[in-house]
Amino acid sequence: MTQVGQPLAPPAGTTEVLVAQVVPDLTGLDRHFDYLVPEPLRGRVHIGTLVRITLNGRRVGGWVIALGPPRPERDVASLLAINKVTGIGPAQDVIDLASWAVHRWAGRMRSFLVAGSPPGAVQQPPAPAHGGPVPEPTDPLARRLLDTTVTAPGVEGASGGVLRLPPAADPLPVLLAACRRGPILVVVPAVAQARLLAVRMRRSGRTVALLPTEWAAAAGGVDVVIGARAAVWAPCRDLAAIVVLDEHDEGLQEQRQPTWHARDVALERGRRAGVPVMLVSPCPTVSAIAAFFPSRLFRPAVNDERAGWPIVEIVDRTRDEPWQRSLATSQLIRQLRDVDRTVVCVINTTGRARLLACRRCKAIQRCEVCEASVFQRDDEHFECLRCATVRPPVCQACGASAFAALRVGVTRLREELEAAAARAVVSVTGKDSDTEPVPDAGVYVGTEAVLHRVRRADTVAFLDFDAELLAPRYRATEQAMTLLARAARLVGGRNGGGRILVQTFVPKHEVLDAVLHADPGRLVAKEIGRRRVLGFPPAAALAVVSGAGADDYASRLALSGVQAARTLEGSVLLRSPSWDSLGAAIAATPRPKGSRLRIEVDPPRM
DNA sequence: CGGACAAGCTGA
DNA sequence: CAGCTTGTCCGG
Repeated sequence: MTQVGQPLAPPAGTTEVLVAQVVPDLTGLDRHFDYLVPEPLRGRVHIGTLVRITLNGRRVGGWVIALGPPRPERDVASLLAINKVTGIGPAQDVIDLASWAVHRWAGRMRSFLVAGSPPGAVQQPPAPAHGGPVPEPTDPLARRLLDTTVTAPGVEGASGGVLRLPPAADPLPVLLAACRRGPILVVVPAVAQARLLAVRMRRSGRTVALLPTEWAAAAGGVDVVIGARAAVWAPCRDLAAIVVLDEHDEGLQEQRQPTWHARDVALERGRRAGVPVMLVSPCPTVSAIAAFFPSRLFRPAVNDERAGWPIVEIVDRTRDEPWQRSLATSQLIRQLRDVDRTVVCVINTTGRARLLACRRCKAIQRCEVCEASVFQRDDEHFECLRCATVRPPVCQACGASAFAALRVGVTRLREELEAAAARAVVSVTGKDSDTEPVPDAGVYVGTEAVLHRVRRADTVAFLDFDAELLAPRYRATEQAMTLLARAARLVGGRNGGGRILVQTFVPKHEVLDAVLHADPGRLVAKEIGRRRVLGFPPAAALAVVSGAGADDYASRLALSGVQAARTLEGSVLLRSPSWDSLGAAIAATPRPKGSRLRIEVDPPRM
């Protein structure tokens, strides 16, 4: 993508030729093209307008990203005209933001423009609709927030900050306090959450546009524009503040390429618009804290924060007879047998088992082809996850057919827990379609998906939390904290009897220390230091280049000061001091002709 | 993206 | 060498 809107001067009189730069709505085509704006369409073609054009003989949609007289070298006679105007699209500020994101995530303009466009054609935004004045907040934290940041005069107040709101606390007072500044944009990790908050904000007298469906109302002007991550690209007339709720949640990051993060887009949008950005989370990420360094962290009084976290019980597995002990510990069984409690058990291993030994000869079961350890599926067959070979469950060393599961999965655990609990246990894994409701039960067992699919619980138990705590990912501790926050939402605060049970071999781990004290800040200081030492974000910028020619491309990037290191998977890890320098280097290094090169900036899982 | 056209593979 | 598949290029 070449530079947007380059030397096009401001539009002149109607007699002048008017040329529009149009980005076609085609995935895989990362360019823009010039088209004439025909006389009859002049009043309706603006920056951001969605139009139909003819490209290479095909009629396609596209966005106008710049308008003006033709550049001197442009042969106007060869230009085609815009065929028709489809409707209004993103405003100039969102288009500029999209250009920034192209750099930041090495993405294509189209994907960001799609995110900023209405789901259907919109001809004209409706008239602005606003509710009456917002009452003074009564909630003590919201009051303080308003005093310290939201309505404080001058640049200081306009800069926003990080708000640590415990899991059981209601974010509504914070949103209403922010509304006192003017129209706000609210981004949450999931649509369902947005829908719920939209209803509650309406009940509180605010006018609300729920994205993506109510894009037009947002463009027209309302008190609150709210939606899931893509809403960060939504129009918001007279934007006065941006609030990102559950800033730690992975739902804020786009899974597909480019993997943009709504938190980072919100920060940039707020900076450009000169409005405060408030990042709200029970456990703000290191990235959030670093964005407001040295300190714009707001938190409730210590007792209020404590009350917003459940009781956490650590089950120290090092004290048990080591290793062969079942995951059904006595503390867990006590919870399971308490019929008054709904218990959710979390284990991140699907199938029956991940590691098996023959009961007779003790041989670890391995793949007959590649020798990797085998996985036992729900149908009891052994499957190699490396080379996909499947064989019946018979020991390859002695022919026996009874096995000890050294690392159990959800399916097998369900049977085991049912026996221990003496009541029905329902298993829930990600595979079960989201539409299919989870049957009512007193005990659930599942992968972390179970935390999203069960509505309420009294106890959440993490049976093998070390798999999260010690995962080989640089964000592992944050992600572990995220799971605890999610569990805390399900069980509620300590005063309501909410309880989290954590089974671990590292009971003194800083994540557990932080959650025991209901003080996530204990984790952040250490984590920032560690990221700095190891060169991980936010102390550095990372990207992964994969596909044919990745090595070549990376070595050319190295010329512009980007460090490159080959990974085990045959891709290349790029490291640069900042996202800006990384983006600049990638932009300055054109990818070879028709290369299938994949560049993942800040990949979500690594 | 998807059409156009070119270069490779097959088969009677 | 027609008839088909597969690959590369290109768009204002």
